[in-house]
Amino acid sequence: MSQAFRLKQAIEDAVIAGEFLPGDRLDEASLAERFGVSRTPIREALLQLGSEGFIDVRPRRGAIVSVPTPTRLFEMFETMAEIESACGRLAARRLTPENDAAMSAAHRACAVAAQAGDSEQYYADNRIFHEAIYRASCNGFLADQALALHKRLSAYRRIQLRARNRLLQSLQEHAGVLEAIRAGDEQLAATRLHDHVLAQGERFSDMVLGLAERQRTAAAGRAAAKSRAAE
Amino acid sequence: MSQAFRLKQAIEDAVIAGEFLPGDRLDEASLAERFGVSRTPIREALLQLGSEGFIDVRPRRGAIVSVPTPTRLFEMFETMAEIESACGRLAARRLTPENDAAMSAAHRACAVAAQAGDSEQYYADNRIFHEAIYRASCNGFLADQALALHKRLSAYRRIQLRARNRLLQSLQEHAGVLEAIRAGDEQLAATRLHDHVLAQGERFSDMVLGLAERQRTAAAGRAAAKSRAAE
DNA sequence: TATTGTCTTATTGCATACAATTCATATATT
DNA sequence: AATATATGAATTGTATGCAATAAGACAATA
Repeated sequence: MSQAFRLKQAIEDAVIAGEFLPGDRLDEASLAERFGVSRTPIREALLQLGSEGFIDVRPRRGAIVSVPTPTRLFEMFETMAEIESACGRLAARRLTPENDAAMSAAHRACAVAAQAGDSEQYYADNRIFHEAIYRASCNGFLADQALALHKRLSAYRRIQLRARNRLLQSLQEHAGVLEAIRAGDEQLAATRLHDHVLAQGERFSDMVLGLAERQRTAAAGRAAAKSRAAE
Repeated sequence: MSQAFRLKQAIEDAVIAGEFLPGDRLDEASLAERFGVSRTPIREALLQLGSEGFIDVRPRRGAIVSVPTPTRLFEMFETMAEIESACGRLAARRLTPENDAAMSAAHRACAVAAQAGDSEQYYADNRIFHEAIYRASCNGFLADQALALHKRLSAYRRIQLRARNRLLQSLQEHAGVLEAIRAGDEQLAATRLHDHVLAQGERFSDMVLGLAERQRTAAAGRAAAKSRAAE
């Protein structure tokens, strides 16, 4: 299991890093060769990632990086918004100096990245900031759940942070969240985090829906039977 | 994977049904013999259940049904409370006649079981009632997450539903929740569900802490080195 | 030209075998 | 007597092989 655990992390990291994009096939033989092991530990790693929702393992049909429908994706962002706002509410209620320091430091790092317009760096620091909020809830289990979902959504978050002024807007929202938490205003912290996350989801949903529309239009030329078989 | 999926369900069901209690060992060979398969699909099922949090698969040390610490357990109930209240809020906002009917029917079934003092039946109907609320959120992903956590906590919920007057109290709380959702009062629905779930968690926590205290006292006689090695 | 059916090929699912590690028991030592 | 060590048994981790299924290619027919 030691090997399988390493592999699970490695594959998960590759997905989060964007090396495998949603829809990409993850066939056991290639991965086995790439990591220099047999198919067995690869299979075990893939099955675990499947249980965590990162990938889709369809019986006898192999594993692919999950491709949620636009609806599902919106549901995931909405759920993320609810969980994050719960974290924010608890953080406002229970804030400790250590957690305050961690969040503030992450926020400053985000500011530097945003001012530099470095979206890759902001992407990384953004995750640290959000994780600091999760931890500040003083509920380790909730924090784990939040982080797991955050990771699952990372592929979609990354894309929409590319727009430069989105970085600065995101940063301002972070500042508002931080202010509310430090003021101990549970309700405000919850609302601001909820909106911050859901705004991302909505923006992304629009984008995906646009993309889906274009794909649909393009696919309209192809056979109806083919498209029916795909689903 | 077909076989492994069956086995995963079967083992999960056995855990939820209480056949395997928290702490019980799940060794691959016995399970393989029991289900008439080789160890491979058993391992695959166990690893998946591990990812879902039902069991603990410690490298090279086998799998056991998870035994959360009292702190962790409280965190899990608190998280459940937050997720359920989110479901309740959304349900109040989006209630459809179909979902209303499903919740009401489940509530009536709970009432019958509670009046009869049948805690096993109540346990089953209670799950249907809560699942109906999850579905009523009109967010399939959130509902899936809620149900997964609900299942994980089932072993602990079952125990504390044994007390007869707890059944009637639980039923009354259900009535209040249902009333708030049907009235479209998001805030009230969220609060009532939060309290309903957290009350369970607190009651259970007290029980577990009492239990842990007794165990700790009993264990005090044993060697300190042994207890150090266990962790 | 489009569609359907068959065949080939590639990939997954499971079983078995072996290697590596942990756990338990027994023995030796202080 | 208690602790430490060593040995053996049991269990897990990985590799390999074979069987079963699905994807793709190709040909035949409408």
